[in-house]
Amino acid sequence: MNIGTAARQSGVPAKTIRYYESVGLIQPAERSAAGYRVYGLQDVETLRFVQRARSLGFSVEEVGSLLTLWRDRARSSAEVKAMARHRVGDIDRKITELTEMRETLVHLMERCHGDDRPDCPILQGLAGKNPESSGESAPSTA
Amino acid sequence: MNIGTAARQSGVPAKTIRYYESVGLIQPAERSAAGYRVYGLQDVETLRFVQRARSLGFSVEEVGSLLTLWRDRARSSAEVKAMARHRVGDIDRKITELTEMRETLVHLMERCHGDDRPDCPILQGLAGKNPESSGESAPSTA
DNA sequence: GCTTGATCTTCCTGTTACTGGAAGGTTGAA
DNA sequence: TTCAACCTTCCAGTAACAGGAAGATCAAGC
Repeated sequence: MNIGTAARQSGVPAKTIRYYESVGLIQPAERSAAGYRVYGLQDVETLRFVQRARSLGFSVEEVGSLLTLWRDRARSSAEVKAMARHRVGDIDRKITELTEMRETLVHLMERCHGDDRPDCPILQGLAGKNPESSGESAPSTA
Repeated sequence: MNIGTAARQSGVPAKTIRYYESVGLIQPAERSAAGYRVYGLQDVETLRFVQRARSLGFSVEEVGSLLTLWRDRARSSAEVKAMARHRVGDIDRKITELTEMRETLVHLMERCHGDDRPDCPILQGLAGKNPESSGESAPSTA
């Protein structure tokens, strides 16, 4: 099958497939007489694997390692589990960070009446002032 | 003060300050006779504002809007609140996505004994197989 | 007056993981 | 034959900087 079909069947855009090939994540595809890339069912499976791993947030480089492990019938599952654990750690850190951002924003928003009055505790908060105090002392426009 | 001092006082790296200037987020700084950028306390305040807004996940472009609103003494707080609300929506979507990733990974990890046996439900899951079934059917190394 | 080290300047490249588009060849069907 | 729908390569752009090279400047010490 051609790249378009492989793309549809794997869920990975053709452009992305070429990109993955160019950076060495997947093996270069066979070529037809006219130079078209030709894919088999096996390749589609690999692309799906890549797609799922990427959707779980593994970097392209990590997916490369996972692919190697996948193809290595003698590997230990410990390595894979360690990578997954690492990934979960990353995710947890990101969630924590986002949750903190969210809380700060919500806290500022609660104090902002959000009408056409110019007084705005959100901007005051960003300016580093205590939002309870008066005046936002914006810098001169210069 | 020079850029290094402004960087220390605002928490924004000198390199980043120059970058912000180059993309028009902040006004070009005054220059000394020798061509050095010169900053005042006001500039440091602005940089701190930018820094806080960035740390809450606002894009550089959004920070530009916030700066404009900050300097506009006649603006309505509704606009600012709308931006904050938008930001919270983004954050919520990201947290949801990350939480789903996390759950999938943890689910796969629970089934993986993580020792030196090659059997690995995580890889099976990425391959799209039901991890309960046997065999991971990795593609041929070709 | 000279050297030295810290700072500053601009400019260019690299990062991550693609996406869009241009220019041109191939294929299959009406 | 002709046309659309493919495919090819190559180049540029995205976000938000970070690293580093080459060279000017500044302040201090001798």
